[in-house]
Amino acid sequence: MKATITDVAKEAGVSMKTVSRVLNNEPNVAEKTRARVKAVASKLRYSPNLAARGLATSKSYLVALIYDNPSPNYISHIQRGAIEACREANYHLVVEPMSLAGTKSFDEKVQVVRSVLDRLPVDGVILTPPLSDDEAVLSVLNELGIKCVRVAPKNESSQPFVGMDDQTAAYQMTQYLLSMGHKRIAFVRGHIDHSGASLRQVGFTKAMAEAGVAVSEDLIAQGDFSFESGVAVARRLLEVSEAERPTAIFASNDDMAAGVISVAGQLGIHVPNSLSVCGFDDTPLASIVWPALTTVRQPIYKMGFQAAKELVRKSDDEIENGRILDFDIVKRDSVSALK
Amino acid sequence: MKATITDVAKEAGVSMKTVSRVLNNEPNVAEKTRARVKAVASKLRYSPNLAARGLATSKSYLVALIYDNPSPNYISHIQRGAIEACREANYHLVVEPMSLAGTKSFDEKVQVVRSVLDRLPVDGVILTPPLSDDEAVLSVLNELGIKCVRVAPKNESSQPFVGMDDQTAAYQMTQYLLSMGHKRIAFVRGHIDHSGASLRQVGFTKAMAEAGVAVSEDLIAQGDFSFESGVAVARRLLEVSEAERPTAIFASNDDMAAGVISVAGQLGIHVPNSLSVCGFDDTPLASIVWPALTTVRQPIYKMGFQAAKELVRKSDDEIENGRILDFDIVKRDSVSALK
DNA sequence: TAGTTTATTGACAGCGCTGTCATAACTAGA
DNA sequence: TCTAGTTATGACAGCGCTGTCAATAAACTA
Repeated sequence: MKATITDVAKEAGVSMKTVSRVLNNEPNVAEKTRARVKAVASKLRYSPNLAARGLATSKSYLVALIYDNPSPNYISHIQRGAIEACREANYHLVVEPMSLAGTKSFDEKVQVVRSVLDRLPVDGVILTPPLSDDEAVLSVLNELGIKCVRVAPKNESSQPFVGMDDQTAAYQMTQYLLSMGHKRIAFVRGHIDHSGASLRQVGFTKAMAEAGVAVSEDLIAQGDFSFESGVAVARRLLEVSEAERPTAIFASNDDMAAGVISVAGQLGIHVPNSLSVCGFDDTPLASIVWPALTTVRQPIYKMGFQAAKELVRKSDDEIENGRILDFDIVKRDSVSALK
Repeated sequence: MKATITDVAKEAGVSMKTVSRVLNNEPNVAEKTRARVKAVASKLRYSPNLAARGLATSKSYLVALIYDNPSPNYISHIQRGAIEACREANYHLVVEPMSLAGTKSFDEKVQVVRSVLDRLPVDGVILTPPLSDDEAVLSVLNELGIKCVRVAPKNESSQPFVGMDDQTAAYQMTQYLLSMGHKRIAFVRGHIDHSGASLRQVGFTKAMAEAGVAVSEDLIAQGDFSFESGVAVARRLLEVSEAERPTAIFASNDDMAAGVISVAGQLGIHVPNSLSVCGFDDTPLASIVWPALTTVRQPIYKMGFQAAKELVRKSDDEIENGRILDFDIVKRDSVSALK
């Protein structure tokens, strides 16, 4: 039915090995032969059998994306990026979420990773936060000798990763807020476990300090990245006299920012006229809320792409240990100059 | 390094074949032997090499999820469901989005499917809408002899599928609206290509007809499932005198419903006091907008699960050609009784 | 008890490919 | 022209597993 390498070899009048060489772009094949083999291969619509090749080379041409991240949007972008990179190298992506049914405990995570990787001999693994910093998982991977690239890890040492500069992004966003005349700026922290969450605060604090603006303790609020936590925090922040109220709120992700906007609406506080709000991530939500959210666009797709690219690279040269990608400050309608 | 079947065989004092039999739950192995082999296997942490097994059986233990659907939320649920089913059968899921870079033309789709499947001998394919109804893709799959289950197709004939009863869901939702005293109910249609979009309208129309409530032409609006189209449609529907205005709007998905709510807010029309709104899908958005959206919860996860289950099933018995899963009417805050 | 049937096991080939190494065909230098 | 040095090609084994089929052991018959 499907053409094998033998068919191609016969048809082209060469040995299987020569066909193999051509297919894998190996050197030491006469140009003439190479051309002929290629022609025959495409004529026969030949494509190699991955299983056979895998068995022979003990590679699988598979990359796994292992995640434990509840945000479909995030994962979906990482995924698309990773797949794009895989395709370029004729690899494929298999996805392996953990915690299909509720949060896995420490051991269960390791368990799942083990059982997946025991069975499926992938050539590389992409880890998204918060798994990127999971020492247990990392060490299993290491033990199994599987290459791994981490996405946006907190800890940037010791293993290849791709990420963005959360600190600088928050720094720049804060500067922007300051440039619009805001001084009473509240900051909503994200979930402590999440990579970047604290870096964002560092960036915020740094910009404020450099501008010589004191940050009062009660303008720093703790959220957990959920919409609900944004709502809760906003209640506390906004249900005070107008004089005490912040003129701007920098939420460290879009969901919380949306929560803030929602509360402002309910309290009759006009955004952006009486309150500027900005978020972080540029999720689809950011353009759907009203007013549209000023936020930081993370290079999520690109992170996925680079992570996979790193894994499917043939040569082992130019191993980059870490790669920081660019972000964008997306200015929309939720921030205005202080009057 | 990694244990092979030979290691297990030696250690257990049996032949490779017997080990193989045990591992695959084949009959005709003495219970004693079976137990011993199992013990040894787990002691050695043995797990079969998929490539080798695949080569021998010409199966890949891989299922592909091919999609062309822009909604991360939808895909992510399908995906999780599918993976869950795959795991139970020791299969894995590879994801293959089309149109990585913009919309693919007719031929390009076929092209991508071909090139992916030529290379990767998956055992089955899951197609999500709108691919579920793509005749070209379907016929390629057929030609390649690859099993395929379609998710929520428009055309329920001729191929296995999983789906839900969009018509009845819309019917019930409309009945609910009617039961709350609404009569001037507007309906916002979805994108014509989408499966279910027209069925939802049929359900709506049927319920209205049965209740003996006339549906005026200008209360049927055409959207395309996007938030923006919801906004546009809502403008037209709501910027009229209060007497003409609908008292309820049934948008055929949540994004459009959110658009409607957003416009209502801007026009100072209180939801749900002056206007009831309901959606369809129960996306995360539905619980984030204010007021939270009354909507239909699609069994997306389950559809993914069933689709994959169908594909990884061992026995070829009980082939179900189609499977309709249950939905839920989720009553939240955006609908209230007409005063 | 011998003769059958049936349950249990193993030997061996081969899935489609690539790595190794030997061979053949060149090329260039003396 | 001949030899050494390259380059191009092929023979063959084997990756780890399962299918086939033959061999053996066990469990029945009569």
